[in-house]
Amino acid sequence: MNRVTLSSTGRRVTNQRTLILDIIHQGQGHLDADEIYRRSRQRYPHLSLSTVYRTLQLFKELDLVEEVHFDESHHHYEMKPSSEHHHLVCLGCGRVIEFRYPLARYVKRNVSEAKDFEIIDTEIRMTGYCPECRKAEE
Amino acid sequence: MNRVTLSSTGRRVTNQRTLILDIIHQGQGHLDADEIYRRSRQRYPHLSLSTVYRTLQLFKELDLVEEVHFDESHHHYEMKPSSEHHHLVCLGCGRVIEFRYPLARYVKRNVSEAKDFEIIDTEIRMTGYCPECRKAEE
DNA sequence: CTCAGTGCAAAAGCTTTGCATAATA
DNA sequence: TATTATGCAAAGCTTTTGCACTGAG
Repeated sequence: MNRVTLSSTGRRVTNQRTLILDIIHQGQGHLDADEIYRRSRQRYPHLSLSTVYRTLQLFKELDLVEEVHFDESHHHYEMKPSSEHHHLVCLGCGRVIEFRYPLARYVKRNVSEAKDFEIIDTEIRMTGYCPECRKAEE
Repeated sequence: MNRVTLSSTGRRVTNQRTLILDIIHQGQGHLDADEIYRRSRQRYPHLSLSTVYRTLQLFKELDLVEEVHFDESHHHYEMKPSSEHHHLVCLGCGRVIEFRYPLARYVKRNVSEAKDFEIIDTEIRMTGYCPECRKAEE
């Protein structure tokens, strides 16, 4: 558990928080709030969904976790540091493939609109169909 | 109104659809469903919110309009063809700057995970602070 | 004249909040 | 022991749906 980050801001280290951070970590990044809730309850059945939401919000504030938006109903959560990694999303099965590709520097050099911007985060999101889904189509 | 696209699929051209497409067009792309609703009602007070949602969904299906996801509560709608254009989002004022930058081909050449993917859409989303907000900070 | 589209209201997500209780520091 | 965090239930938003009516083709 990121004990340091919590205590340095006067927050408390609880079982729930430890557990949720662990689940997000194990989840390889691509879990939504409800999935985090369901997995957490397997280990801590007493847990409530509001605690999950409150904890996710806290982690976002503390920059422990990043929220990623694929579409209106799928917000995923993943561990930081995750800068400069990007996503391929399959429109068929919803699978998310992550890839690394340093881009910010490159875009900044080539896009005039970006020059004056202080860029905090960059993400490429590509959508399409994975090989399996294309095969299934036929 | 994109009369052709509608009729070729057996859909009807209605005042509501004409109006909503016009609003989205005027809106330069960065309007959410509720803003589209409010603006449309200025010209057609009778309009219902469910019609807005149903129409947005239809336009997405017909590829007339694209849905863009900035964060959990802000899905914006913009006219197609908008392929290969990207966004700089200011975390300070929320301003969205659009820029063009052909990327899919390039990424496809360089990212092995993308090679087998049939890529439909690509978007770069960069967040940070615009010059004005940085100045205001000081 | 027929069937797709609309308005209204109700329902269905997902997320947040109020309050009493439990647990950390 | 003093607050912070939690669980539960209720409320808030945004989006979707059922149904009778309206209007485009």
